[in-house]
Amino acid sequence: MKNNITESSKCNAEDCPTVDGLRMTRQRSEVYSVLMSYRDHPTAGEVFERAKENMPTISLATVYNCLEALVQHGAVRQVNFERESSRYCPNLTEHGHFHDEESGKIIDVPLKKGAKLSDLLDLPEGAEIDNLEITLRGKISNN
Amino acid sequence: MKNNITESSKCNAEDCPTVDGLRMTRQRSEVYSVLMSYRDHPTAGEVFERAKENMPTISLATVYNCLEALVQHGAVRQVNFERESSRYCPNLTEHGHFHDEESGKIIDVPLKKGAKLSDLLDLPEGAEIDNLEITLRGKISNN
DNA sequence: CTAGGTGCAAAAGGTTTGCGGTTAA
DNA sequence: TTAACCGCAAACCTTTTGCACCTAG
Repeated sequence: MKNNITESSKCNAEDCPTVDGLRMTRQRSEVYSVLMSYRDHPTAGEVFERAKENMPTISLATVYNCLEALVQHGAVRQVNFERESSRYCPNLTEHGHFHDEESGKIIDVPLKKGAKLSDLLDLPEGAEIDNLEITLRGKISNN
Repeated sequence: MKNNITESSKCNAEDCPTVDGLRMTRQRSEVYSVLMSYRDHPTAGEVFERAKENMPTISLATVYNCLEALVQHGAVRQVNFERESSRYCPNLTEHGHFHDEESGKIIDVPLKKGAKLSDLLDLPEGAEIDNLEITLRGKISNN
């Protein structure tokens, strides 16, 4: 997965990046900007609510479409927790997610530098990994 | 997560285990038996289809309810792949899942003995993990 | 100019729920 | 005996789709 965002912005929306190969529209910029400014892990519905503040006419279907386009082009990530709604994450580095059962918060969990997945798992012979999702659920004991 | 299945069966269905604290019914036995005999990773709908062969009157809602009860009592696991339907897995050992994009098959990926999650991830301070889900998607290059 | 995106509303698909009748312990 | 479960159908919720209009490049 590669970050396709460049700074060669020609887009008229403020703070609007160009994503290679993705036609940028006002709605896509708004959705992307929502994700970048809050930097938590909102659901599509939450992105919709936030986007409406700046762009009252945007529709939920468009938010879904924009999110999908951004995910396909590697600008953001989609994160799935069990059966909950998908959440979207602007952190493009390799990481997992810890879901705190008490606060409900989702915390990015970085992969240790130099650590290899094959040290933890007995991967099948010849496996080529396109996508890795590590999700943890639990509590934080702050004693 | 602990395996609550005992062999002290009092249930009238053949090959019917007792799960501590879970009232065993014909439907729950059938659902459990479907999972144990195929040992792949069926969706609720697939479990329903298979269960109907032995028990034509069972309903899909009951299959969902039985699966939920079995999951809650630690008799089987629920596995979520991206936005697909949940799948159910009778393998109770700690493991991840590899989703082969070519065959569509789901392969259990054992955790290496002695390997620790904290060797791979920078876990948050004081994190107590109740649930870990590792899902991989990719291809198997058989050269 | 036009391929592709948008907004809307409706459909789809998986899962859950409410209710009257049934059953395991 | 009775709390809990079953079957059914309807509800629910997230996500996708079809279509007429619009817009970025």
